[in-house]
Amino acid sequence: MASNSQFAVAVHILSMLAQKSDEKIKSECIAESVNTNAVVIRRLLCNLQEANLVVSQKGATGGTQLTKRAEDISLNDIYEAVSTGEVFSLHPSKPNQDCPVGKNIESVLCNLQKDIDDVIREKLVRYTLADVLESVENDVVLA
Amino acid sequence: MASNSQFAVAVHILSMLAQKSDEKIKSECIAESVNTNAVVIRRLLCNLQEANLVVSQKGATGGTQLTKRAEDISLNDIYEAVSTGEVFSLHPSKPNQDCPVGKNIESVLCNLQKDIDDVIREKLVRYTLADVLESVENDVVLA
DNA sequence: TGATTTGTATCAATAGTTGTTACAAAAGTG
DNA sequence: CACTTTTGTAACAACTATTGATACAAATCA
Repeated sequence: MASNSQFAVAVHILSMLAQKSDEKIKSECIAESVNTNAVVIRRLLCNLQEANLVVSQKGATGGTQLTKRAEDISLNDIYEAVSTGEVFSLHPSKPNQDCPVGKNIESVLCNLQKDIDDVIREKLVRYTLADVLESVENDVVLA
Repeated sequence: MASNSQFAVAVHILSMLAQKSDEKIKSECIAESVNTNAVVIRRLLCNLQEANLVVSQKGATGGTQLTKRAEDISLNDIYEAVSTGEVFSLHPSKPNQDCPVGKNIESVLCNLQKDIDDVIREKLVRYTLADVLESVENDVVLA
């Protein structure tokens, strides 16, 4: 299914912050690692800040840091901070309510959306940012 | 996350075929229920045909039918027939390989994509088209 | 005061989705 | 053999979302 890369980039950003958790990192520096424009990074950092995962500071010595330990940030926290919709969409037009299938299919599909979202979250809750960083540093599979 | 409605529409289509499994249904009739153009339906029917879930017949008495019983079609079969990507994407540009995080984050995220796809499939395998039709006919939650 | 960095608005480029028209190919009917 | 109907498919327009880029105000520190 079509999707955006915001979750992936957010994990990348936070992994960098976790790696140097005692420093403030600049958006420009993260942008170089992700290979994109610094504004793209700052936009995501705003979302992560709203979710209370990071704090940013303006000014000459500014930058961004985690608000908590990497062990205490789950991938579900990150998913919630940046996710913008469900895995699949319903059709833009309302189905024909005079058709027995059209009349009820929406609610059935809507519940299925929630079911799927739940299993994704259950999976993501099991991993922390610390797990990701460990996998990245040792170049091994997340487990 | 951004996504398309093809899976949802495919489930709608197949529910209609399952409901009248002894008849050939025309794309125009399905389009009226979904509330869209018949070509949109036919495009999806082509995918479903490639996946061997339905057969279509041209001509004056043409239309489309299921190839198997609704009990023998899982939602994962439908998902496979129409899905076009992962739940989240990686960033379009390759990360900076000189950065310790950038160098390995892709493979970690790629494995995570597969993990998530797996849990979705595990969920979808548990439901059949017959389950969906039953939920639709009784207007109850899929269980 | 000046330099630096975040936060945010705005716009362009691109890509994907959906809807629409058009028409060839297939299949049945008189 | 025409004629009608329906699928299959191409082509294109409209719309939306994503990403990248420029610009600049606000904040912060030296």
